[in-house]
Amino acid sequence: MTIRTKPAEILPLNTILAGDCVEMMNSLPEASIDLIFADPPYNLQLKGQLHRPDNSEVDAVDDHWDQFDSFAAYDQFTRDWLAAARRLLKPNGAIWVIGSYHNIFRVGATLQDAGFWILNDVVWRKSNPMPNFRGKRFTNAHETMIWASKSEGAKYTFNYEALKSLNEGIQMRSDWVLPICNGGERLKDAQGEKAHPTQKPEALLHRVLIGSTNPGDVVLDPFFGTGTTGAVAKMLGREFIGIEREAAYREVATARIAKVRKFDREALTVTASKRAEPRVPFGQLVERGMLRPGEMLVNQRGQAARVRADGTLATDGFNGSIHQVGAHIEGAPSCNGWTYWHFRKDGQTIPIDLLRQQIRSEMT
Amino acid sequence: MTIRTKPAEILPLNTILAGDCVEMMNSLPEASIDLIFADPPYNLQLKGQLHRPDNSEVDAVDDHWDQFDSFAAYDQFTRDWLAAARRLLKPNGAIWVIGSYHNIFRVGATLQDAGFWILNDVVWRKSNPMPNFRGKRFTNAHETMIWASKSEGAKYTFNYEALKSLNEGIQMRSDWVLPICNGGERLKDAQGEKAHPTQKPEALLHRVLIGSTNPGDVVLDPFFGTGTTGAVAKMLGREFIGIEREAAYREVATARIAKVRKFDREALTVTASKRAEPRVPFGQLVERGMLRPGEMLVNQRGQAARVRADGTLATDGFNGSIHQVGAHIEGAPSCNGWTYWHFRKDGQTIPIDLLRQQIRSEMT
DNA sequence: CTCAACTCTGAATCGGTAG
DNA sequence: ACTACCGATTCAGAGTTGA
Repeated sequence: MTIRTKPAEILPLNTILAGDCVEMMNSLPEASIDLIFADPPYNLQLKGQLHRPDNSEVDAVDDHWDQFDSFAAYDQFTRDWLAAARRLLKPNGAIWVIGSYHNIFRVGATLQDAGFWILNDVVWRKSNPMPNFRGKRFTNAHETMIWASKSEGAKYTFNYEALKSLNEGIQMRSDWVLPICNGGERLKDAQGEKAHPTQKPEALLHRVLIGSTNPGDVVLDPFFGTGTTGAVAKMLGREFIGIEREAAYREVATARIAKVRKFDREALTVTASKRAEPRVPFGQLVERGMLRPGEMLVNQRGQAARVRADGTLATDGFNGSIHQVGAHIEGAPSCNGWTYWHFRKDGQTIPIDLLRQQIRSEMT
Repeated sequence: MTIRTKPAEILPLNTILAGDCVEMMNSLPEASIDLIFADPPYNLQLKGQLHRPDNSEVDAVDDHWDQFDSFAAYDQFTRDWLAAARRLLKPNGAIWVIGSYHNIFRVGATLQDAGFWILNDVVWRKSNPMPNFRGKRFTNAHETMIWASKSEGAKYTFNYEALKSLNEGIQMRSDWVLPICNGGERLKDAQGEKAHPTQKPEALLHRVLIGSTNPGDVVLDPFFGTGTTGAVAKMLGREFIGIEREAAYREVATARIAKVRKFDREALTVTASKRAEPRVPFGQLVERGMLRPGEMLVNQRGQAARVRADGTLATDGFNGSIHQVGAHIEGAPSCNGWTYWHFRKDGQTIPIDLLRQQIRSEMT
């Protein structure tokens, strides 16, 4: 069922190759791989140390493999491994690369320059990201994946219906909400420390492999780490090849994958999301023009508060959220601002919760 | 709305400049702009709409080799307008650029190469995207924005507390869920056709401007289109400058912005950061007799330190500022002495920060 | 046993001012 | 330029402790 232009028997299926990813890729036969999933170093350029507000120290990614001297050096590294990767892909093969804003723009441009054809960029929205402790930027709550075919016009694999089923019958979007890898899935070393600083969640790979490979396909991961790609590939009945320089990671990955059972139906079942009602911040009503800064809200007794541009309310002598101002007026410990506050329209007095419901209905 | 060929003495505030964005930007004085919001053309190599800065049209062809020519031409275009934009920015100015996977990777890499310093990439997650009709890819449900300062280490504007308020008390994340622009907000021409193919929602600009500008700041949009940036800037009490080459868009934008009412000043007041509060040295509490030399302060666990006349604290074996002594006791890298130390009054234990607030309230 | 309270941690380019 | 030092700053989820 697969087209073999080179002797496939020399493909080292379901093994982890030890060494530099470019050298190892160049040792494999060209046009032999169906899918490449790559999680290259992000080239984070961290300066000092970061502490949480409680003074505990953030365990940052400062590993030697993430150090590059310059953008130029990182670009050269990217060109090299992408060229080797592209040679390995079958004509209808595809690649996924994951990264953050530190590196993903350079990777994306290099992909395009190398002749890959971008099919989608997919955003992994983390449900539980690390906060921004200093309050100087937005919470870095997502990472970006680029999905590209080997070239324009290639007949890449896309299991549209399977993904639609995964998504409760609705077409899969380019933004995926998934938690980061922790809990029992997070691999630990003998000392109980995390075995790898950037282990990816299996759910991410599950979706990638279900969507863009078929059973029996060969999946290569040139930055194998602790082997999430291999573990999920094995579960899903795909063949994998991993490449990893660090012996410690290879050992962890080997033990991990040995424990994986193929076709474990229970493991494949996607837990139906306990979908709570999405949270809608009051500020969104202001941003979206449903309420205007300066407009007055009133409570049941006609007491008023003024809407401000940042989604807070102002009364004489007290500012705060819709809940805080309501509680303050009532002298109560808490208050549900959504039902407490009303706006006037056409002589009517309408609870602002109606506007929230409107937003929620648009979100489904 | 005349074309300026010499640097303007005075910024043409709240006007739309007609012409090529690079030429017009070069006609403005350097280091005069606080924020740039740019929605550049995506890489439209197939549509022949790409122009070089000298106004010549890029002859786009869609065969494989010319893709490379096209990418190169787009990169040149990007380098040119980003260079002009960077020249205009004040040292602590910042830029936002929005794009899709067609162009954003090239734009991001070019930004970095030009010396901009990426602060975040922000994903606009569309609540109502256009579905993928052919079922061959993921629904393209997001666009990417890059937020960057003029250079590394610059003191960019970030209204952390205001954004936190907009998000109901939780720090704002890098993924924003907002609907696309339609309904009454979507501008139509005389024939009832949409006036611009890619009109951005005002909610997006609201969040950008609240978060990264202050009232009175000058915001430049070099690809003004139908003027969403100008409309929201006017609402929020910011000054804008637009640049747009198409007369039809300028007309729509002009009429649109004329109708916008600025919110009143009180409504535009935004939750401020504590960092902006005036600094009160601890010694002032002693000088003013709120605390007396020799008096004991205690932490939560009841450990005590003695106030000295010079505004330092003394414990056995260690003297220093309220912060240093607190950090020393906790063995922590730092400590906020204002919240750490308490004084006793009438049997109660009260944080010394209360005394600071008292002084601050007298300062107004 | 349950449940509430507390602890720990995750790819992070995470100050500002005075002297 | 550089140094010293003030003092502001966190969300979600899993694990652990203790009543």
